Amino acid sequence: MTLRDVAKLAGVAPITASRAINTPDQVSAEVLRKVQEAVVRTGYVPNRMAGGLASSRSRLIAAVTPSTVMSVFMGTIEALNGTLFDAGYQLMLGQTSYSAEREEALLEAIIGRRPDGIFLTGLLPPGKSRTLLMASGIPVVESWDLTPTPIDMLIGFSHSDIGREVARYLASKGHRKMAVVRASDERAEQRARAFSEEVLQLGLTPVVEVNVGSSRSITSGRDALTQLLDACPDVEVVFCSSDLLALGVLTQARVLNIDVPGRLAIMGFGDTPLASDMVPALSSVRINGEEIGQLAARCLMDRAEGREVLRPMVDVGFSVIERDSA
Amino acid sequence: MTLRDVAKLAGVAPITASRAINTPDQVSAEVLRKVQEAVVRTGYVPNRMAGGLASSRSRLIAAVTPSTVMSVFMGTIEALNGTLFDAGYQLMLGQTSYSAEREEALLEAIIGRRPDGIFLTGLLPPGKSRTLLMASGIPVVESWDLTPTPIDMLIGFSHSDIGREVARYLASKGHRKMAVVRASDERAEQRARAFSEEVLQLGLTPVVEVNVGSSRSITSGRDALTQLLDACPDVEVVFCSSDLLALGVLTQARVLNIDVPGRLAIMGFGDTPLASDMVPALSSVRINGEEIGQLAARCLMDRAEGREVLRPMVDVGFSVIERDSA
DNA sequence: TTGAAAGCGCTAACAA
DNA sequence: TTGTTAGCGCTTTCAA
Repeated sequence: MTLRDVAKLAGVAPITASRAINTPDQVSAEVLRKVQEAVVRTGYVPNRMAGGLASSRSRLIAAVTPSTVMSVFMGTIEALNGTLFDAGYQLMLGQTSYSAEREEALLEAIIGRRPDGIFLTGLLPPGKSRTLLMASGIPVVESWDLTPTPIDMLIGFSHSDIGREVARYLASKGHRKMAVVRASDERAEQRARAFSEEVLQLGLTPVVEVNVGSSRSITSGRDALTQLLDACPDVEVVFCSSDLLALGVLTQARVLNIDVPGRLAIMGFGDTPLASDMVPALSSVRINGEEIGQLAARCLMDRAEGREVLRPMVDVGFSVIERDSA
Repeated sequence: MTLRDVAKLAGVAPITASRAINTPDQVSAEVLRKVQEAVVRTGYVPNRMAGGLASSRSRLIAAVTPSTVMSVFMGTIEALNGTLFDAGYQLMLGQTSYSAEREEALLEAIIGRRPDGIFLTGLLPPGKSRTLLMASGIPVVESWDLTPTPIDMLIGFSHSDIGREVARYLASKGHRKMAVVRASDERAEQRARAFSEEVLQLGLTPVVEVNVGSSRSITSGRDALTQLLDACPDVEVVFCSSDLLALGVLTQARVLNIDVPGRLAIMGFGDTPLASDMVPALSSVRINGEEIGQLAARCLMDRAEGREVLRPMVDVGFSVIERDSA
């Protein structure tokens, strides 16, 4: 079933059928009716590959994320996808699985599809992929971080600010011996560094840090607390790089009969649905991931449709959420 | 940058350049070298829309899921995506957000892209979408359930079998007053129904059921337990329709100082990473979601590439995982 | 408001 | 092994 078949059935030229389908107000009521009828009768579904090739507009947006299972980014991706779909776009999803090599192959595959825009979770460091992307001329949104030198557009927040603010918050609660439990990703490291620096600035005990590597499970959190207590038995508060890790620390604290927040306070990151439902409820840092997704969708569509992008760099900020655990 | 530019630079015909890129062993070493050099020098990335249009093979697979955040399906989608990507395919992701209306629009949009295959989480009930899909001739895999009348291929397991087996398992542990806490989705209902029937068969107290509606959070689980204890204070075990709900029930039990599994046993579903890390560790029903994704990828690619599909209907089964909570 | 012609960038089919 | 020709299904441009 092609446009020609529909046109023939409706007794018009293919281009007229195309207009009836895509820009119905450019066509007489009579023609519109006949074409619509023909579409229904034939079950015609336009071939968007052909349309995209002819118009150089694919109505496809690609999104790149490190992982999808239990990932903090999924709220963003879901919002992005929802906003795009309502406007007639579709989402292609790529996973890097935290591998730079894979990311490069992925970006080349994505560029090959000629999407109207690309959404990246995180920043793209200088390298072959970045060069390729910039050369392609495809609108890009980087996200979940800030930098003075984005590829194109940017919607994020400052991880250093978070580290500092959490340090001040915990200090204000009277904690003096602070620790960090974190995964080995760059943004977590950035938060941890700023956190440690601020703690020193405040004249408190230097921060003890446990790096759980690339596994970001509850178990890692449990193991990390054990390790931490070995190194520093009188630690008073742990700032975790994700709610999942915090949940692990919390779980292990319960197993060891350590009172939370009485003897040990715990702070998460991400404010996932898990956090508020824990007992004790987990204090965390809230990021409005949905907002990032929605804004990114708007930016990319504005670019794709030739409109000026009003705010190509947005800091969506964050908020420290005080609950029972810290 | 098009293939023509590359060909010109390499001093060959476009089709020869195409061969050098796509089927390098059909081309002399000399030509291969020249074309590769031209590709590097121009930064050429083939336009897959054009290639897809010409060859009627898009190398695109579409996947449809109800939701992505904290969803049990994401392991499947991740495995699907990984397997496909390694074979040169890409994934388009669509979300129905549990809306039939949206699902229909989504499927039409998907068909418009002429993907080489479509993966559905769940079964597609008879209706306009199903008709459209069957008419399109695109290979389809339905999943996470069984039916004698799939659209095309099917990779799943029996929810009724699960309900029955869990009932027998819990009965074997000496429980007599059983309850179900479930979300209002069809598969959860199927498990609950079979569970209740089997409990009656075994001559035990009829099952009390709490339906938490469409919200599938930890909070729903907590509320559900409160509700359940109101209705039936001496309940001995709760079979939940997801690990997340089970975690909620577990949390609330702790708040109410109810011993688990001593006074109340809890059984989850999905065996997500959460389950094994809880304290007490959550007994659950394990589904090999990754296997479903991998098998589906194989089936769809086999079909797309004209190979015979050896096993178009697969029951991947399940296993009851005994841990501390039940 | 409608249509004819040309072409988007690539590959299938055939020929040399 | 390489090239020529034709066309995938649609939209752009221009003309009526």
